[in-house]
Parts: sequence; C-alpha cells; structure tokens
Amino acid sequence: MGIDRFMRLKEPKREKIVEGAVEEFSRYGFRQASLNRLAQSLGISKGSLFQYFGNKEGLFLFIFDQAVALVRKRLAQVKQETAEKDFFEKIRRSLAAGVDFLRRHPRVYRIYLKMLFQEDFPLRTELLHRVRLFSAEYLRPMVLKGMAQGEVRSDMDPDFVVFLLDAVMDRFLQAQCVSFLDGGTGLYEGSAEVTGRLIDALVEVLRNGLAGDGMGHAGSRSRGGAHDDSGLGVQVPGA
Amino acid sequence: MGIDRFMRLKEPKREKIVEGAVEEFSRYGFRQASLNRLAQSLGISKGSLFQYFGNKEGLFLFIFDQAVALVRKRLAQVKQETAEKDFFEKIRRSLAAGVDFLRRHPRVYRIYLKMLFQEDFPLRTELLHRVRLFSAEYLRPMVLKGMAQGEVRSDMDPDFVVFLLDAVMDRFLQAQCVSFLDGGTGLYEGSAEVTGRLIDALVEVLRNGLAGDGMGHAGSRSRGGAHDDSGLGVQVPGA
DNA sequence: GATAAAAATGACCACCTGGTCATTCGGCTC
DNA sequence: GAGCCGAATGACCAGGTGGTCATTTTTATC
Repeated sequence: MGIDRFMRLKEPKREKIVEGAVEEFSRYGFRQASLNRLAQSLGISKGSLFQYFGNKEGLFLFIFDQAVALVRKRLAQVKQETAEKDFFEKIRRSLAAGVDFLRRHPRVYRIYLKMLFQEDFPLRTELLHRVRLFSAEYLRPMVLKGMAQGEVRSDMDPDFVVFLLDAVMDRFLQAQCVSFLDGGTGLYEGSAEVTGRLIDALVEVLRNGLAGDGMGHAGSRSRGGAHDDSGLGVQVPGA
Repeated sequence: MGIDRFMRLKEPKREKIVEGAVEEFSRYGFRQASLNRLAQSLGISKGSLFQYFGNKEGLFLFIFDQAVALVRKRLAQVKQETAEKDFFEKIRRSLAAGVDFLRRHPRVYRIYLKMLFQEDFPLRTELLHRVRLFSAEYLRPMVLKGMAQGEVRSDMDPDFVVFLLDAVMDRFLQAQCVSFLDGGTGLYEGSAEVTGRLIDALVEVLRNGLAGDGMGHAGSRSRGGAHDDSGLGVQVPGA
C-alpha cells in the first residue's frame, strides 16, 4: 500500500517529511494543519503525501506512533537507571529526563498538549489513553513500591498520590513551553541551572508532603536536609 | 456602532445568543467554530451576528470579557469571605469555589482550556495574561501574607510556592473536565462528596509540604490532625 | 393607513480545505 | 536509444469558511 512506498524513500527525504509534519501539527493542531502548506514547505507535491499516508489522519497517526515510541524508550531507560534508588530520587530523575526530552523534542510535546484540549483529533480518546501510560504504567507501581518500603506515607489512596505527582510534574514540564504557566519562577525557557534548582526544590516539597516514616527525616521535617545534594533552589528573603 | 445594537436587543434573545456562542466556542475553539452553524442553531441570520459584533473576533472578545468578569467577581467574593481564615483554609475554600464555578459554567472553563494550548486564538497573549491574574493577584499576596504570619514556610521562593499551588489546584479543576487527567481518583465528573474528600486530602498534603513553624503541627507532621474537620479522603489500605 | 427609520436577512464573494487521478517524469534494463 | 514501470505531479472537485450588502421585513411616529 502507501506506507511502504514512503519507507522506500531515501533516509534524508523521509526524515525531512517527518520533521516537517511534526512542525505543522505542533503549530496548528490536527484540523487546522494544512497539507497544502506542508507540501509546499517540504517542496514536494500534495499528491505524494496522499500516496504515502493515504490521508491526513494516516499522516498524523504515523507521526504520533513515532513520538510515543520515543517517549516509551526514554522512560524505560530512566526506570532501569534508577531501579535501585530512593523513591524521591526516582521522581527527581524522571523530572530531569522529562525536561531533557522536552528540550530535545519541543514540538512533539506541543502536539501532545494540543491533543489534550483540542477535541477534534482523530482517535483522540484511544491515543490519549496510550499516552497516559505515564501514570498508569510508570508512576503507579513506583508509588506502590514506595509505600510498601515505607518511603511514601501509606495512609493515602495511592491513586491520589499518583494524581498529585502527575499534576505537579506535568505542570512543571508545561511551564517550560507555555510562558503563562511559569508564574515568574523562571521555568519558561529557563537555563538548565535554574531548572535544576527548581526540580530540587519541588522534590523537597514533595518529600515533606508525602514521605513515610520509614525514611530518615529526623526533625519536624527535612528542611534543607536529607537527600538534597545540590542546594535547594530557594531564596531566603525575610526570616 | 454594532455592539450597542446588540445591547438594544431584548433580554431573552441577548442571553440566548451569548449562551449559543459560548457553546460554539467551547466545543470548537476559535478557529474551528463556525458562524454559519452558530447562526443556524440560534435561528437567526448570519448577517445579524456581523451587525452586532463586527466579526468573529469581536464576538469572541465579547464572550470572553463576560466570562472574565464572572470569575473576578466570584474570586473577590471568596477572598472577602475567607479574609480572617487560616492560609490553608483559604486554599481549601478557593478550590471549592473553583469546583463550584466549573460545575455552573463548564463551557466557559473549556474555552479557557482550549485557549491555553491552541495558539491561534485572537489576542491570545493578552487574554491569557488577563486570566492568569489568578496567580498574580490572588495567590501571591495570600502566600506572602501566609509567610509573614508563619503559616507558610518562608525559606522558599514565594513565586515557586505560588507556582506549586497553582499547578496542583489548576490540575485539580482540569481533572473534573478532562477524563484523562483524573487518574482513577474519581475526580472526573465525580460526586460532590468525592470531590470534597479529595479537596481535603489535597489540602492536607499541601499543609505537610508547605506549612511554616508558626502553625500548630505538633508531631513530625499533622498526619490526620490539625485543621481537618471533615475526614480526609483517604483509604487505609495496607499498613 | 401612510411614511420613515431601523433591523433582519440570505444570496453572494473570494478563499482555503482534504482528497482525486489522468498525466508526466525519471531511472532502470536490455 | 527504446521501452518500461513505478513514482511524482498539480489541475481539479465538492464543500465549508468569514465576511458583505442590497433587499426585505419589522417597528415606530404621525
């Protein structure tokens, strides 16, 4: 059929088409993306796009599948790398990996954001379920294990803990792309150093809010202590 | 010009038009919204819409201004009602008011969500700045006051605290509208009771993570104690 | 009821969309 | 160079868009 015809293309051209399509969808979402414009910006004819992908939806799904595979791969890598680490260190590393991914593939992330709130994507429901594996497959077991090991307080609904982690981590990533969400913290297109500090500060708050009794937070809480080895990103203004 | 011609309309018709427009924009965003479809569903001619609002953008701005006014009014009300309350009680009440608003005006909230991630809205930048007053005008002074009074730990960047609160509260609201974000917590279109419990659970985690030394959390933290007078929404599964 | 002013209408316009397909092109083999 | 065949092309289609405006309908005044 069509798609193997696309696969028969030579590498540079294939990559160029994928990149161009990612750019188009990330800028305009699905419906508002224009194959006329895409074809023109790629310097190929619109007819070819239809030969390769059948229709607009086919092109989008192809792009989307590639992106999901990319994310899964990276997450699996982090999971493996931090298998032996403390719960909150896992969180820290996951966040750092997220930031890194997003810097490397900003447009891929934007497609995801668009799809989240723009309801006219094709197969939106199914695709989002595929993407939200982040909570289902990644965070949830991590939380359950953390609870079992006493690192995370176990008197709360684990699903709710997952929800909180997901909320705060996702927003942290969004703030890197959407200037209105950074709230003066410097997250939006901030330097790696600033971002690193904020990750540490975030993880510390999470530790205070969620840590279990099994962990070694000595005093009333771990204020500045425990696992923080890079200086938490805090001003000390008044008191 | 046009808009006062709209104002001269009789009340039921005016309201019907506003409601129809909110429905259209909330379903389709700006670009994909169709004035043909809107006119037809309203049972008036397209020409009239242009007489009233000049163009599509004018109609959208009119709708948007009304919505912003609605939100401001409600927030001011909550601020006044909780002026004498504890910091975390303020947060709790604000969240509850947010949930309430969102149930009363679900389509207004959806327009906001669409605009956040769909970049082709007219005047998007300016409008979002106007809307994000939530952090700037509402949360920030609250946090600063909380820090000054020792209710909130003051060794962190206040902007970062605002960011965290904003993130978690916003996501909490989003989860009521977007099924993929609720993560099995039951927030998505959940009952008032479930939502109430989750608000309490959320505030408790925030208290543990952010409370200052001025507050009365006696032990290593306020586990289940302190200000929680409605039973925190927690299962007690294993331990 | 006649007249004038205001408001509602919908046919019409230029433009853009996703999608089609007969035609042309380009690189093989012999 | 001839012949072949898959690949690239872009004119073309039906359908939908925001926007216009001459015309008709409604309303108000006398």
